[in-house]
Amino acid sequence: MTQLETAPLQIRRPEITQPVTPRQLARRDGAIRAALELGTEGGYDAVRMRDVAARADIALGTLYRYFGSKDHLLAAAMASWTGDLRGRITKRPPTEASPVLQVVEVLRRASHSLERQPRLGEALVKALSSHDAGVAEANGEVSSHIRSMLEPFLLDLDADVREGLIDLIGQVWHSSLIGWANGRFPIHEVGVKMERAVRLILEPRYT
Amino acid sequence: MTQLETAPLQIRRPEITQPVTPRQLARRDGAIRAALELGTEGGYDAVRMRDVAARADIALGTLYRYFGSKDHLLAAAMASWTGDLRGRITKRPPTEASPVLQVVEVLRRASHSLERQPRLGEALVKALSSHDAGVAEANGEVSSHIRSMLEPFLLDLDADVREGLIDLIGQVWHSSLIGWANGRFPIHEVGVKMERAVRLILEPRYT
DNA sequence: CACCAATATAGAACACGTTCTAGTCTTGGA
DNA sequence: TCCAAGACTAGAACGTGTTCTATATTGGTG
Repeated sequence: MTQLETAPLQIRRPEITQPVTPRQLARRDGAIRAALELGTEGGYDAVRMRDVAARADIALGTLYRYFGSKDHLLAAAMASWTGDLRGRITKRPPTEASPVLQVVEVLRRASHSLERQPRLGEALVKALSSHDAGVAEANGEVSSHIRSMLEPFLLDLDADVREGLIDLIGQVWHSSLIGWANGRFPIHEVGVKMERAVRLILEPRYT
Repeated sequence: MTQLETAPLQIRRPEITQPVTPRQLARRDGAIRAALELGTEGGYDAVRMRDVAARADIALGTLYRYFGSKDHLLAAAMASWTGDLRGRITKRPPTEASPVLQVVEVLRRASHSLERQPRLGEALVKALSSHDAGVAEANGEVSSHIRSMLEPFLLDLDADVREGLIDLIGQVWHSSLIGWANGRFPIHEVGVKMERAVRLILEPRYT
């Protein structure tokens, strides 16, 4: 049995529509806003798709037209969150002296931000570890935000090494967040773990 | 409103029963075996609790008596898997010369093992990142297995540093597996990523 | 304007994890 | 040997993510 003649060569993504008109943008944004509100109030479980749709005043089907899954919706929210964070870091950069401490400060501020809205943080992080095309895309965005937050402080390292180290730090951060979101340890420990990890990773390079 | 007088001081875990009699052990093992079979065949989604119960010839309620959730069941299977792996590593230790390469070899063999049963690996890894008391317990087991696989090769490092480094490597491994399980990159890249990470982490300590 | 294709809506329907119910079977101790 | 406590069973029931259906609305094009 060979390929059907009519099968298109491109990957099928039949569903997700890209918002174009102002009303479409408003619908999409409304959905994200509703998800953020519900997540802030009650975490992952409280973000019920039916409720998101109701609060955003759109139909459930419409919600699924813009976001292929609940996790896609939350991941989109997460990407927007890291975008904001990056903006804040750029606008008011770390004040510490050494690269190691600057990186630590960035990560501390990130953790601190999550700490202020723990229910939301839990919801967003949970969504990030999910098998879903939309989530993968958002994950890429998040990685790129992390990269651009840390890169400026490690410019004196060889480019390849820097790339690898930042990747590494991103992975450790990801794993720590998952540990926290799944109740393995308190948010406070994320900061501690990250500082310890960054020191282990970076200090040998700066002696 | 204060604590109820009748509230016991201990944490309540009303459900999970510990298997004692041989028949109970057989039921529990049968459930794990069924989960492994279904997972091997069709991955996470194919492990349906109804099907596990049917294949293990127990009632759905009984399944839930031993495992609080689907993820708990799969995490228990994962712990047993890392236990086996540890046994194999102990029995036939790495042949490489330097600590760095020995650690890399251990991780390569782990990835390789997952690679031979990708559907199962996906199921197990997915379960590990789940918010569930039973899963947390299994996670601890997995961490301890990793620790005891790597520790012997890093004995000449300061104990605290060694502890931190192993923790770090475990986190990176976890994050890489999640990336793979969620389709972010192919299994082959897990090995590559881990080798790169281990070199970045350990080589500065061995120069 | 008139029309068509895409999009939106309300709501039913479905799948699967999880919980509940009512009755039966095991087990360990008096 | 018998009984009470608790484990087991079959199956119904429930909640929520996701999909489907039938109808209405929208927005660009002749």
